[in-house]
Amino acid sequence: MTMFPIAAVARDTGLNKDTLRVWERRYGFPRPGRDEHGERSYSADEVEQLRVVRRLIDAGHRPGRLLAMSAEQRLVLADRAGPPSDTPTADAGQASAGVAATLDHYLTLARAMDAAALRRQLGRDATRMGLMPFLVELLAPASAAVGEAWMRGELEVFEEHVFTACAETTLQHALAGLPDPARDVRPRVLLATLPGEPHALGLRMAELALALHGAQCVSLGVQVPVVDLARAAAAADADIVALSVTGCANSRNAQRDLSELRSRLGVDAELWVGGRAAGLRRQTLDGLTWIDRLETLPDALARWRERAAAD
Amino acid sequence: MTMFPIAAVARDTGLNKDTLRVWERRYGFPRPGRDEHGERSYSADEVEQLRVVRRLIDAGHRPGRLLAMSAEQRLVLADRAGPPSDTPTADAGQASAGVAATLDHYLTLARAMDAAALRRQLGRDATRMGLMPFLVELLAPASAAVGEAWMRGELEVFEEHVFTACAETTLQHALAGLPDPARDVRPRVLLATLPGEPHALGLRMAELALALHGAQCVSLGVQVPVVDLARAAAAADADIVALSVTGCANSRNAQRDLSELRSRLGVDAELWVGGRAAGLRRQTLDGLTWIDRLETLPDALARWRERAAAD
DNA sequence: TCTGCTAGTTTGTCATGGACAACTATGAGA
DNA sequence: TCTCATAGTTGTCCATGACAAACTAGCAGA
Repeated sequence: MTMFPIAAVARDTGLNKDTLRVWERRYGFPRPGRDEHGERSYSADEVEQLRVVRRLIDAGHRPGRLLAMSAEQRLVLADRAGPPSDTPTADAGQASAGVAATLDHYLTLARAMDAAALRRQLGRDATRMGLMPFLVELLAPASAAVGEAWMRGELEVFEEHVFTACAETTLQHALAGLPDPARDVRPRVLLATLPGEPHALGLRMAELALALHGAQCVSLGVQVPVVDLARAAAAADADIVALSVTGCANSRNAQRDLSELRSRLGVDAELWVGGRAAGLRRQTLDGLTWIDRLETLPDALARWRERAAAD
Repeated sequence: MTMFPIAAVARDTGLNKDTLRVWERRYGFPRPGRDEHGERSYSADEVEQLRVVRRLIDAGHRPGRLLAMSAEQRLVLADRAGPPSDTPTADAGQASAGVAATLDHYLTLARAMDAAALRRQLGRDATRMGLMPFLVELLAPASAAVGEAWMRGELEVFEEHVFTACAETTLQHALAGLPDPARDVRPRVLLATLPGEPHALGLRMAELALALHGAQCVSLGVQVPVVDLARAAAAADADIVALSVTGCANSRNAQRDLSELRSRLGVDAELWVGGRAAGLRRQTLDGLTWIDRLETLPDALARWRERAAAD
C-alpha cells in the first residue's frame, strides 16, 4: 500500500497544494492520513478520486457538489462524460460510420501501446484524406474521443499519452514537409500555450492548419510565460498570437493570464484563442478572437486578410 | 511600470511560492512591494533577477550565496556560464570550426525569429551529415550552446523556444520517416520526462538515437506522472524506461521522483536517465543507468543486448 | 416569459510564522 | 590525506485566518 505526500498528489492531479488543504478543511475530502512526521499521506484511491474530480471540474462541474458526493456518484457523472447542463456534444454525434471505425482503430492501437503502428496508420490516413480533412474530420474528433474515453475510464492516462505523442509526430512530419512561405508573407502568426497548459496537440493542429492556408507560423511550444510571449510577439513582428487552451488545469489562472497577455500585446497583434476550454467565460474578455473549431481557422484567416487589405 | 503577483512570478521563474516567501523572510531578497490588498507585488526587475538566480542555482550555485549578492555580482557569475567548481565544459571546447560556424548560424536564425529558415537549415544539415552525426556533433552541442547563450544574456528566452521548437520538428520529421521495427523487436523502450520537466528536445534526441539503433520506442511525451509511467511500463512490457532530466526546476524533486519511479518499476524494467542534470547526485541512486552523452546510447544498447542474450 | 439587478454563497489563493528533515560545509582527529 | 561528527543551509510542510472574484439565486420590472 503506497502512500503519496501532498507534493506528489498536487503534481499528479494538477491541483494546487493550497486547494488540497482547503478542500480537506471545508469538505472533509480528501481526508489523508498522516505519516510519522505529521504530514499528509494520501492513499492511491484518494489520488484516483481526485483525478476524477479534477476532470469533472474541467468539464464544468462545481467543486462543492462533487466533493460532497460519494465516489460512486462521481463515477456516474464521469460516465455521462459531458458538461453538467445539456450542451449537445456536437462532434460525437456527427461522426460518420467510417470515421467512427477509424477512431476505434486508433483507440485499439493506443491500448496495445503500439506506437509504431499507430504512427503508420495516422500517416496513411493523413496522406489518404489530405491534411485539412484529416485534421478536421479525423484528428480533432479523435483527440476529443480520447479525452472522453479517459473520462469514462475506458482508457488509461498513458494510453492517451501514446496517442497524443504519435499524433504530434505525424503533424510535425507533415509540417516539416510543407514548402516554406516567403519571408514577408502575412500574417505572421506566433503560436504557443500558456504556463499550466502542457498539451501541444491542439497547437500543432492549429499550426498545420494555418501553415496550409499560407500563414507564416512561428511556434514557441508549450508553457511559455506571458512576459516572454509578449516580448516574442514584438520581436517577431507578429500579426497574430495564437494560443491553445485545453481548459485543463485552472480556468481561473488561464483567464488571468489571457487578460494579462491581451494588455501586454498592445494594439499591434491580435490574440486568437482556440481549444475546448469548458470553464472559460468567453464573453467577458474583450479583444480576443475565439476559434471554436479548427475548420473556422481558414475563414478567420481570410477575414484577417480582408481587414489587412482595407488598411 | 507593471507589477507581478506572486503566482505569476512563481510560474514565470519556476520557483515555488513557498520558496519565494521564505527567501524574502530569510535573505531579504526579493523584497516585493504590496498592492492595495497587502499582497506581494514584484517588479519586472525583481522577476528578471529571480530568473538569473534560478538559472544559476540550476547550474549548481547555492541560493544563500546568490541571494546575498548584488545584481551585478550575479551577472558576473552568469557570464562565466559554468558550474561553480571548475568542471571542464567539454562540449564547447571540442567543437570544430565548421561546427561552431553552423551553431552560430542557428543562433542567428533564432534571433531573427525565422522559424522556416531555421527548420530548413536543420533539415538540410540532418540530411547532409546523416542522423547520428547530426544529433551527436551538431544538435546536442547546439542545444547546450543555446542554453549557455541564454544564461549570458545573449539570447532571449523566446529565441531559445524558437530554436527548440524547430529542432523538435526536425527530429519528429526524421522519426516519422524511419522504417518501423517489427512488433517483437527488443528492447522495448518507454520514453518520457517527469513532471516539472517540460523540455522535450533531449527526449526526442534520445528517441531518434535509440530508434536508429533498432530499439522499439514508445514515447509518452513530457511531464508524465510517476504512477502513470510505472503503469505504462508494465502495460507496454517495456525493457527500458528512458527519462530525460534537464536539471531544470527542482533537483530535489527530480531526485525524489527518480527513486520513487525506480522502486515502482520493479525488476522487470531498467531505468536509464540522460540529460545534463547538474544538481543531481548521481551516485546515491541505485539501479539507475546514467547516459552522460548521447553518443554512449548505442553502446548502452549493445550492452543491454549482450545481457539479454546471456539470460 | 424574459431580462437585469442585488444580495448571498462558493471557491481559490494569499499571508503569517513556526517547524523540521534532508542536504552541505567545516573542522577535528586518525 | 582521509573520515566522521557537528553546525549551518534550504526547501517544504502545517494551521489558521482572511478576502476578492466568480458564481447562484431570488426578485422586480418590462
